[in-house]
Amino acid sequence: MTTVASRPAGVETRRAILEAALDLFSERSFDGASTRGIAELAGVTQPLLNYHFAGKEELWRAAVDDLFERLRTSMQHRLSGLRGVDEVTIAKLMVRHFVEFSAANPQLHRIIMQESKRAGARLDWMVETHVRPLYEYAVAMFERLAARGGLAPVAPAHLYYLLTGAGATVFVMAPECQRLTGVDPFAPEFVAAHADLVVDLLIRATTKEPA
Amino acid sequence: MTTVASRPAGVETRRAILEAALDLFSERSFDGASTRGIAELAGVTQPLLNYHFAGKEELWRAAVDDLFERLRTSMQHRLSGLRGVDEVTIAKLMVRHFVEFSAANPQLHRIIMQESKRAGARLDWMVETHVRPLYEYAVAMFERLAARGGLAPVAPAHLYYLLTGAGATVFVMAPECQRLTGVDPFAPEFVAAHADLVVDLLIRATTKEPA
DNA sequence: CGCTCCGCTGATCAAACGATAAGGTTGCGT
DNA sequence: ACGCAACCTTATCGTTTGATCAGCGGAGCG
Repeated sequence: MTTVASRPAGVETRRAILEAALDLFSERSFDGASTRGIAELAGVTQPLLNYHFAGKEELWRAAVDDLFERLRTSMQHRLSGLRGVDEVTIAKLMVRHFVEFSAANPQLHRIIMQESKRAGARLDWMVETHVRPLYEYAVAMFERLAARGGLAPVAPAHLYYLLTGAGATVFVMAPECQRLTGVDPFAPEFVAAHADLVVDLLIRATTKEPA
Repeated sequence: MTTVASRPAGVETRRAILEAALDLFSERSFDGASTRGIAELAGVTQPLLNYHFAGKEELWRAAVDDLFERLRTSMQHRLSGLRGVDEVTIAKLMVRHFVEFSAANPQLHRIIMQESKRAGARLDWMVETHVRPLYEYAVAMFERLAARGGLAPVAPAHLYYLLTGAGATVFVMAPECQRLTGVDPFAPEFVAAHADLVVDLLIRATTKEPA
């Protein structure tokens, strides 16, 4: 009666649908991605989406949940390996890991940027459910860094959007970068170099400027 | 015979349509913005869009043309007032002006980011017509800065997306910033402070790092 | 064996989409 | 004053959208 172990079938098609939804939602936006397109990409029929999820909006939420969950566990797993390391090094490595995650999962910031352009129910839900915890973690990190070498009189909002903007934009706009510069931003060396730059940026921005 | 001066009527409704198209395209993306919505926002009927423009795609192009033209003239006008100023100061002031423009016209980077997520005809057109000149101007600026104090071994693609990402993301995501931090990124003090940060970022990124 | 859910499909709906066709009004040129 | 464009509207086209419904097959339990 209590469905302890659900039938093994269906759970993997559900994942396929989520995967397809993530890809299409992220690169075509909520309105631009059709449920038929998602179904086709997932290799199922369109009404099946309404069987597994209550509707397009809830499918979107499930996909976003999944994506942020990946980020959360990835960050947490990285952090768990850094017990005892000093705070500045932790901050550097976490920012670096964040940039690498943004390169490996460009859908994250594609969806965030898409929804953040417009006030509405989806943005409200996303901010309160997923973005705010991330933001507060970042703010705490900024404060620890500032308390270190001299106080940086920079509001956290500046640093947060400076950091995420600088770190994620190349990967969000990867097709343009490819076409414009001929460089593939997903190449491992590019990701590493970019992460270095962003880490430097953060450290310098939270350090007393040279006169 | 040669339509020297077109009838004064119609030209201002055309502008109203372009204005509405810019707002809706930028915050809802190409697919998410309906021609009916644009028409309603412009205060006209929907078939009028097809009278003034050949179709939705061409309306989008006209709106994007208009937006980039604003950027171009704004940057050029700023530059024209800086004859004789040294290169580093020019670079600083131009970057600052770019950030201020991005705050005053968030539609620009909203549309750029939207289209840059996905390869396609619209992205190709936009890159070749509008983005590449901007990119090449930025690259030339990077090279002048690097030739100045020590060589910065950073590929231009890194700097370009670092700069645009850091400078424009807050304004692109203004609704989220407002909701998340309570700060209005369009407030003049915020824009000024953000521009300062981005300018510092650029100068430091193109200067030899301290060991 | 037979019953019953779970997973899934084909058919179809109303609404919204971009686009076109046809007609009306205005005002300048002659 | 007449005509002819320019400008704009109403009506409507075919397509695509998200969503619903009825039903099929197969696995598991009785």
